[in-house]
Amino acid sequence: MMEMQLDERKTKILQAIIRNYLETGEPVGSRTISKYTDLNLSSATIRNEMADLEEMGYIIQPHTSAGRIPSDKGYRLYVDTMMEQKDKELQEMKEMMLEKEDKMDTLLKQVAKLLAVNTNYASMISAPAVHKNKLKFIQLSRVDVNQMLAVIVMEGNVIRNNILPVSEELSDENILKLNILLNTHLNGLAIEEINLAMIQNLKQQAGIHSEIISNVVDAIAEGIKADEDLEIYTSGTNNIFKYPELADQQRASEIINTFEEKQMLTELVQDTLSDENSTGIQVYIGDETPISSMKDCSVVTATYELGEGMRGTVGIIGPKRMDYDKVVDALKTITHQLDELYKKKT
Amino acid sequence: MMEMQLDERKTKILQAIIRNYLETGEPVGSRTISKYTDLNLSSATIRNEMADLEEMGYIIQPHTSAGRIPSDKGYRLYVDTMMEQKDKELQEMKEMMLEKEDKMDTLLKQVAKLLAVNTNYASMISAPAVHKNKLKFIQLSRVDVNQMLAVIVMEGNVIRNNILPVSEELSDENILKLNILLNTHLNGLAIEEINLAMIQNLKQQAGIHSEIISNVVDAIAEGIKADEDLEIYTSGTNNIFKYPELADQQRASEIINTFEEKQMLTELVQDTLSDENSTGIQVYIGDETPISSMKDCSVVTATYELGEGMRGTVGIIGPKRMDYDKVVDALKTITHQLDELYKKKT
DNA sequence: GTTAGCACTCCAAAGAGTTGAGTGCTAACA
DNA sequence: TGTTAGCACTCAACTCTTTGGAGTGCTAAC
Repeated sequence: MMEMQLDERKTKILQAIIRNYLETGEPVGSRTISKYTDLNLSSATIRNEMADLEEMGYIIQPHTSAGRIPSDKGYRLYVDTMMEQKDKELQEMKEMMLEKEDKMDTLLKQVAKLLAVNTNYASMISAPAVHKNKLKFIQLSRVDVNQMLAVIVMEGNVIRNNILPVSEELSDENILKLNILLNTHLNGLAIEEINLAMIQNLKQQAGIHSEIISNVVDAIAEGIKADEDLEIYTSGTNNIFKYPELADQQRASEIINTFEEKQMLTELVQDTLSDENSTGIQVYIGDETPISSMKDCSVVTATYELGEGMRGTVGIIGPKRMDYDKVVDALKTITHQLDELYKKKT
Repeated sequence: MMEMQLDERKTKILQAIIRNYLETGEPVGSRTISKYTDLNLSSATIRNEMADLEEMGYIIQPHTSAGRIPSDKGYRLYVDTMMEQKDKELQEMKEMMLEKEDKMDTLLKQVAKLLAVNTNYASMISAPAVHKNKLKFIQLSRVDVNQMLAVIVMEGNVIRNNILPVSEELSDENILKLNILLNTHLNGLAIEEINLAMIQNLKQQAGIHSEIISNVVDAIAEGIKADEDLEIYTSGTNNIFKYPELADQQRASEIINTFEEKQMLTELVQDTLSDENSTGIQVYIGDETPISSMKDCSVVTATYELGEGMRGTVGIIGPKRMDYDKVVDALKTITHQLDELYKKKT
């Protein structure tokens, strides 16, 4: 059998098939392509080419007498080689984002929603992981006879509050001392830099109040952990109903569950963050995604950065026939904006 | 026409119909009831009674030759009069709840999930409204050259953080003074009690630093508002797919959207809180619910209390044929537990 | 008051026929 | 040699009809 090449004409036809399928969601027939493109080829010729493309694995025939739909491999080629930048109406995102810059969680919710509304797909965004983030400020105060409040502020103004029970009596003066002790020793340190020796040292200096120190350190550790766990915001879940190939009960239920549980989305976040891609944009098509419930979807993720060490993931989930151009564009805009936002803030 | 009475036999039959429909989800025929109950009546007799029940409006025939399903009025009767307490496996809730009592939001998420898992319906819970809640403690601290952190603690240890920009230089001493000023004047006050005169007074005393006072007051107000807005947690959304009568695309999409947006759920919360019912449990059947997207569902809500003035709403959303006994039971257990939790905490 | 029997209704599932979009193949053409 | 027209074939989707069964209302008998 002769070795087949993906020449320019084949490429054009494949491109046309994918474009058309993205629009309609229906399998694409040869006649359609014959008219749709400016190649001036008859449907018969197209059929021959399509047969080749199918043999090469770029397109699939759902059943004998249906048109063709792109295979994962076809999408992949499209994504890798054919995407072009377009100027979109995504400018509006900029404006909206600048409005809401106060609270981190509100901001992230906003972003998720923005993406969902603009793209008509489902979206998710993870809060920036504070792993490598540095402690900026710690404050203990008494709020009640037997309760202390520990406020922990990190670089980027990520704030954690913890109520600690106290057994001993603590004078105002002692609280002040503890505050000074904690701040002088811990400020400026990354979470990972706080080791056991350091904690022991602190406890020793705190003397009788060493129990408090333990509690504070625990609070720091726990505050971080809670963050890692589940801080993922989603939006536009119900957009999946707009795409019949995802809207059947079985699939929809699984996807929605994944979105609600959020737990599984962390895998996606991990995967994205671990990959040191040049653009920071990842495209998972079908089975490529680390989340099994999304094997009929495509997932596009991007990494955003909020100052050093504060990286999060933002992603869009839709049908395989998603408008990759638009999605990538949207993600680029968003990550860029988040970046800007941080710069402006400091 | 003779006036009809809902005698004991009719009641039993109606009950049997509802019970059966709850189990199967299919319209119930006379023959089924004839065997299902211990009344020893033939299907013909049941038919006669069913005709009566239909005339009275308790049951409905979806079409001529189908069995009967309960009408909203029928459900209503069932809910109002026939519910019995059962000892369920809901004890496990107690244990789980006691595990997680640290952070409010984690707790609420837990509760929502617990309810969803136990009942197989969708659940929601609103964070306790802090309306009438009292300020317990305010703390200003400098975290950066031009940024202050305001921590606001309320009764029940609800905590709000706000980063405030500052233009002026502030010495540590002055910060201390401001803290004392704020705490002496505002602590113990309910949010509503803070009026303009008071604010003016504070500003005057703060002298040159009155701008900070404004910011803090704004922060208090805003912290509350953010709370009112959207602090609703949901779980088990995808349980609705378990009930065919809700699982079609149109309906499911609407319901899921409502759950995701959460905005509309606040209406439900409002409605529940406003009603001063003896038990605190409300049942909305079909159209009775204030949320239009749930007109094919039943919604059961309960009010829980976390100390004085801290009231929230917890609810379960499912098909009309929901197991009301179980749901009411679950809600009672939960609200009771939340109550206990608060007592233990203080 | 209760029940058996019967004619009637209507949905749902299964089957039969039709349509139309699409294909592969072959033969003719430039 | 690449392109095209033509034709027979396939198959999902739709419509129409049939059939079976579950359920009803009514009547007459117990």
